Amino acid sequence: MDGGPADMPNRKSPGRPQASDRSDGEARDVLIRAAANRFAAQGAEGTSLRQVAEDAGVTPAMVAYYFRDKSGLLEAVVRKGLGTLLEVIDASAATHEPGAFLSGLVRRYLSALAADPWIPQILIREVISRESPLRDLFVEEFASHAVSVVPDRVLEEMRQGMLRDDLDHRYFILSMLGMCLFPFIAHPVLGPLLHFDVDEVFADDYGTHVLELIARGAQGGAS
Amino acid sequence: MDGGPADMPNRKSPGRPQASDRSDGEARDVLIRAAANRFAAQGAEGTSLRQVAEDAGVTPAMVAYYFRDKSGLLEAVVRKGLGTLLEVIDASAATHEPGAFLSGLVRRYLSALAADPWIPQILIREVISRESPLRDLFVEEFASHAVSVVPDRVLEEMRQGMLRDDLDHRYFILSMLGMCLFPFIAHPVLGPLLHFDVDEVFADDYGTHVLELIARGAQGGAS
DNA sequence: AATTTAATTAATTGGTCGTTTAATTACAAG
DNA sequence: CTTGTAATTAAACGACCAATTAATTAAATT
Repeated sequence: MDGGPADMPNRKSPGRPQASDRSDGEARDVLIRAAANRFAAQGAEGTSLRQVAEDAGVTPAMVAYYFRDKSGLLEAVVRKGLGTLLEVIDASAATHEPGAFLSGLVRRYLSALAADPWIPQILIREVISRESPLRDLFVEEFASHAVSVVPDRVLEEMRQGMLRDDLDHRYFILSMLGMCLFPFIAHPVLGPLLHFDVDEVFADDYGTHVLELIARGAQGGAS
Repeated sequence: MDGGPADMPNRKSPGRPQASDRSDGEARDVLIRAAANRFAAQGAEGTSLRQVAEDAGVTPAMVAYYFRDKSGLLEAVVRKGLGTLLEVIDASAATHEPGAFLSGLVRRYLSALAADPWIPQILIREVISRESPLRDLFVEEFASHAVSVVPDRVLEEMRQGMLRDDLDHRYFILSMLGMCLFPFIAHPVLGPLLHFDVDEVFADDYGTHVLELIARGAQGGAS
């Protein structure tokens, strides 16, 4: 016995924890993971730091210690998500087989989103759909790099005859992004209705569907 | 002069307003419109009733009077948006030219979303992407009806040879919804980057792109 | 061994939010 | 004309939240 009453078991005393107690990963990473899940499920403004801290097994004050404030925590979460997506783009850009860029990108993209469904949810809800400080982070840290590599390769595939060159490439990018992101956003409500789940199997099947669609369209018969 | 000091111009006194003062529409409708815009721009949880009330030119207490509480106000906003979309579906289902259902639906859909951009934004952020009481509203008030008419007509067009019948229709619906909704959600950030604006012209051009894409695909050359 | 630094909690503070209540005025019905 | 009802505001209440501060413990450095 340590003198503490038995009916208050999980009350930690202050002070730096012993190195042997670091359960799995440092508190900083645990906080980011907890925040990513909560923010994805409830929205950042609908989540209190108390909730995040409890999920992470620490006190709300740790958020200030590691991230300065709530917006700093959100920024760290977004940075992590964008980092994952940047890796996907660079990995796809590394392969130079003719015509394999776009299909590789779609498959890797869907696979990455299925592995971390919080990425598309937070990206859409907290970043891409409103004006906010995160907008600048997104543009400078991600979009500018993505725009410098993706459209070039798409135009290259157009010249090689893999893609029609009469498409407006802005609209093409919009429709591709929409197709790839939407299932992950709508899954909480549409998943039960349409009987799909966002896992690795879905990423594979749905990726085939998307690539088939841009390859031959959905219209039949007339050919 | 009414005895009030001139440096406090817009302070209304309590009591029922004179019938001639009803500027445009009743307070209930003004509140719904104000809330729709705020909720779309900042998210419902990121918007205070004080903000909405100020936009509408009334007091926060009016929210309680007309909608009981904040969730009631959000529900009214969502109901209005879903009503608009239901009209779109029914109008499209009314035309019985063979093969014209899907294309008509896409065009009307995009046109309606362009006219009221808050609909897709609120639908995605507050309804479709999280578990909440609104989920049931969405399913019972909208999805059940939509599911009872749209897939039948799509399958009909498949049998008529307008659409390939080897497509998984669930995936097809997901990709169509993604393509049609995404530009309106991503517009605040992607609009400036890709140089597009969500207006009637865009709805027309982008609708052509989408229909072209499902008609013939994006791949060229090989034909 | 002593001191500084890192990591953590408890407790508090100031502010904002949703909601409620009471008062107030105009309109409607008798 | 009187009484009741509909529509509105002002003011207050309690809850919760993000952020801060002070205390506390372990590790790292000297």
